[in-house]
Formats: sequence, C-alpha cells, structure tokens
Amino acid sequence: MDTGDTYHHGDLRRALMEGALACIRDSGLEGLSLRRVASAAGVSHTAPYHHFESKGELVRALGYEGLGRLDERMGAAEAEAGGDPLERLLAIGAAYVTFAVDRPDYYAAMRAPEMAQPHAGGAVEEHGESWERLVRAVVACQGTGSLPAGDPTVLAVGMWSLVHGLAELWATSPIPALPAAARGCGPFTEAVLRAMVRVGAAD
Amino acid sequence: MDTGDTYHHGDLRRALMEGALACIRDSGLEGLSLRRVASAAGVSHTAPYHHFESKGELVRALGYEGLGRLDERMGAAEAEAGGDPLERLLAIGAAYVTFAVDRPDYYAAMRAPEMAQPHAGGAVEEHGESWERLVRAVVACQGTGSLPAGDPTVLAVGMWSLVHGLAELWATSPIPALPAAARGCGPFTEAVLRAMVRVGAAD
DNA sequence: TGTACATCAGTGAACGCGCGTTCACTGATGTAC
DNA sequence: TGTACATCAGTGAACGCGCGTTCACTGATGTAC
Repeated sequence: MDTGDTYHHGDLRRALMEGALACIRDSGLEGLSLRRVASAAGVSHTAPYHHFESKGELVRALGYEGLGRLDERMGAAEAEAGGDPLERLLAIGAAYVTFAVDRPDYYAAMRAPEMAQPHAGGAVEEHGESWERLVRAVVACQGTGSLPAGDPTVLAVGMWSLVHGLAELWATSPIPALPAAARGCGPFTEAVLRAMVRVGAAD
Repeated sequence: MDTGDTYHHGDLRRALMEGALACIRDSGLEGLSLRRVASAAGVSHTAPYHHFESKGELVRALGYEGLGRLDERMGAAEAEAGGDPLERLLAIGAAYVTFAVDRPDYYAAMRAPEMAQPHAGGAVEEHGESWERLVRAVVACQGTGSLPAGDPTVLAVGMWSLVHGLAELWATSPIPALPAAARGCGPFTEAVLRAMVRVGAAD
C-alpha cells in the first residue's frame, strides 16, 4: 500500500499513453517529452523505458491507436447512415473531421514524423482500412449514379483531401472565425461536404 | 576584402532568411535553429539578433513572405487562365497545391505555430488577400451557373480545404504512392480538382 | 507450504547535446562640422 | 579634406534549460521444485 501506488504500477504503459495524449492536448506534439509524461504519471523519468524502447515508439503507439479509433468512428458513422451510398460517404467524411477536431491529440500523433519512419509508403498505407472504406463508398456512389464514373481513387483522393483540409483548417482556427461556422463544427462540416458534393449538380 | 566577406555583410538579413528556408527544406521546421542558420551564413550565432529580435520573428518573416508569394502565384495563375470563371477557380486551386509542393519551406513557415502568435484569428485572416480572391472566384462561378447558388463562403471553405488537404497529402507522401499520381503533381492535382468540381453534374 | 532463484519494473545519478538568449566587447562605417 | 564621434554590425564567452538516453542499482513479484 506504501509503494503499491507507484511500484509495479497497475498498467504504466497505458498510463503513459494517456499522459502523453494529455500532454499533446496541452502543448502540442512538439511539447511532448518523455520526462514530462513520466512525471505526470508519478514515476521516474527512466521508467518509461521499460515499456517503450524510445520516445518515438511511444508516439508511434499513439499514432497507430489513433488510426484504429478513427477507422472505428468512420465505420460506426457509415453504419448509422443507412443505405443510401451518398449519405454513407458523407457520414464517413464528417466522422473524419469530427474525430480530428475532438481528438487533436490522436490526430497529431497520427501525423507525427515518427509515423513515416517504419516504411516509407506512408500514411495512405497506414490508413489502409480507412482508405479502402472510402474507395468502397465512392464506388458505391458511382454505382447508383450519385457520383460520376471514372477512376474512383481520384475521387477518393478528392474526398480525403477535402476532409483532411477541413480538419486542418479547424485545428489552426481560421474556420471558427467565419460567421457561417457559428453553428459549430459538425453542422458546418456537413454543410461544406454537402455543398461540395452538389457542386455541378443541376440544382 | 579580408573581413569584407563577413563583416558588414551585404545583406545578412536576406542571407539568413534564405539559409533558414534551406534549413527547413533539409530538416523541416522543427529542425530549424538560429545557430544552424547563422553558421550556414558564415556568421557567429549571435549575429542574427541584429536582424531579428528572436527566432520567432525570423519564422514569422518567412511566413509572411510565403503568404505573399503564394498570393502572387495564385494571381498569376488566375490571370493566365483566361475568362471562364470555373477555369479561373481551378487555376487558383492548382496554384495553391503547386506552391505548397514546390516550396515546402515557405509552406511550413506559413503554418508555423509562430504565425498564430500576433493575433488569434489566424490563418484565414493572414491569408486575407488570397481568401478574398477565392471568394470572388466562387461568386463569379455562381454568376455563370458553374457553381450552385448559396453562401459562397461555404463553397470557398470547401475549395480551400480541398487544396489544403491535397497539398498536405502530397507533403506527407501518401499520394505519390497512388498509381494514378504517376503522371505528376500538377496533372494529378488538376484531375482531382476537375473530378471534384464535376461531382453531381449530369455528365 | 517453504525455499531459491530468475525476472520484472521501478530508482536516481550522470552523460552529452543543441538550443535560445544575454553580455560586454570591438572594429568598420557614416556623418556633422 | 580632416577630424571627432555616434552608430551599426559583427565577435566569443557564458548562462541555464530541458531533453533523450545509459547505467548500475534494488526491491517486488512470480515460479520451479
């Protein structure tokens, strides 16, 4: 009960990851330091090395976890959206932006330089499942004619860029300055996505 | 001729900025250090303080210069595109992506945390001229019916997000991994923009 | 159930690093008379 | 054209900082017999 609190910590690995996320939330990815994380977990600054080979490995662990969470959110949103392919596509996109906005900690870790380390090939490959989910959704839309025919990966890149950029703009805060964004991130995102997807329509 | 090379340097301020850009190109924004830049310019590491109050001011100088260059490029592309509003809009967007891809140094500086410093309100405000250029282009498209009616800022945010995200994806290198991107950044970007702008069209 | 021992998960001291920044300085340049 | 002087733009030594990482260590835990 004396040393029990810190020694043979229940799950220090987990605690370190949560602490690191909090640290990123507070001071950004560049403010993340192993020493800070360790001290936040109430542990000496060398203790993390029993759970992560290096700082980079911690970041990578967070990044991969984030990728997983993101894909879960996208999957859940897609399922909730019902049967219409375009609605499903929009739901996926909106989920991406929402995730990035309310989990900036994971989002930052996912895009950390350390994530490019293991094998160059990079993010699309890491985002493998999500990317395939997106392509599938685009193809489905093409099937019902709600998106024009043609190379689906080109449209998928467009959609990916759109939500990625939107998330980025929210994060760096120019968007909240817009009057139209007063309705909040979710609704505004949906408005933008719908507007973009209707572009060129006869209306 | 002896000390002439370094002492009362022709234009050390400029040399430092160029050195800093090179440093960012080589090792990214987080690899930028005043000491490295100074030594690359062949000058003691305290010399920069006669030209910049702090490291942050250097970064900000680069950022604002980058914003200017970007807007010039967008303006030139727009003018070259001729009279059709949609072509002009596409040219603006393509110029954004191209700039980000071939001047990653400026692009990084523009999005540096130091740029948020002066007044919260942020990037859209800094991007003031470019943002207005974009909105004008969108309104023109709505005028000729090549974009649907409605709040032009929503569409402008969509376009901005699209090119911003596309630039980001090129930079973090998932895009080059796509087979469709083999044709190169410029043509691929144009294909994506055209595809997105045709979404929903009767085709 | 006890004992011996390997392993695990902590500790604190120490290392070397590059960094931004301050300081007192000095030599070159430009200007007023 | 000369001289005196202010200013400008460099210099090198020094500061303190937080960082990642290594090291030898120690006490707790789990396991084999």
